[in-house]
Amino acid sequence: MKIATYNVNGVNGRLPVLLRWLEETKPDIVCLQELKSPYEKFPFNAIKNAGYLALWHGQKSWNGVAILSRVGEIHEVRRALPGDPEDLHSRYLEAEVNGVIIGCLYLPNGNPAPGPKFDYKLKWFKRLTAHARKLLALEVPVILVGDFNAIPTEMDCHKPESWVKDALFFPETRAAYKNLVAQGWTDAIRKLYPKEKIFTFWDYFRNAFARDAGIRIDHFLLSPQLKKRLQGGGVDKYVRGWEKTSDHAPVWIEIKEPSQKRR
DNA sequence: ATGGCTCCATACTGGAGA
Repeated sequence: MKIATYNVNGVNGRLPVLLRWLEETKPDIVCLQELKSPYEKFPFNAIKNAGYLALWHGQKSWNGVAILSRVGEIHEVRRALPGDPEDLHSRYLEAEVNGVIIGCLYLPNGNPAPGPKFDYKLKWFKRLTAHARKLLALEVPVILVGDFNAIPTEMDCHKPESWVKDALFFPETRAAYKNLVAQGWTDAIRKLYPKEKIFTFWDYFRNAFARDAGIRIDHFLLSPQLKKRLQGGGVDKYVRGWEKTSDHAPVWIEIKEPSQKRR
């Protein structure tokens, strides 16, 4: 089963790119972030015609997350991260699909840092970490996936010194990510490529993609039940080179079907 | 150090992104 994540940076403005990528790569489950669309303007019909069921959590202008599936029903678990009823940003959507709990997330950017936006980011990270601990305690297959807006280590950016004043690379952000993973999650892409520079985002500015001046901020965290089922993964980097493309590229992993029980 | 680009809203400009 192929599971992908893609920060589309506007699901309607990106629709031709999204549909072409779905058609060419046929992922089984897709997590989308930054829909930038209210609930009623999500392009449900186009996605349905491409062969996918969809569950989405929209918001006018900003944020927004969705889960698509062509391998059966999407059973919604929750559409907000617990811990702050005042937080109305559409940044989290959790559902069970084909025996796996998928937590699709769009973690706050946090710039400029320090400041209130960075405080919000750290609070959100804390809430995610608390919820993640509860998910692990279920002892079932879980994936936390999406745009974490966190550069885990120096290996995950083209030029670390140009990110030191950025909320994505602040010591607190790196510590929060490390702390979350240390609960028992597996960073799937880093596990598959322990020593390579892998990027998932390239700035629209400064000719960043042509220079391969990227960062790795879109992640898959696997619960222990899925660690052994991880078979492969990668970044569909070429999509970042298409016309009218997102500043992120799609990222995907391949998960083996669970071993059959004998009777 | 700054700005560069692209999205959205309902605008002829500004906020946000990373």
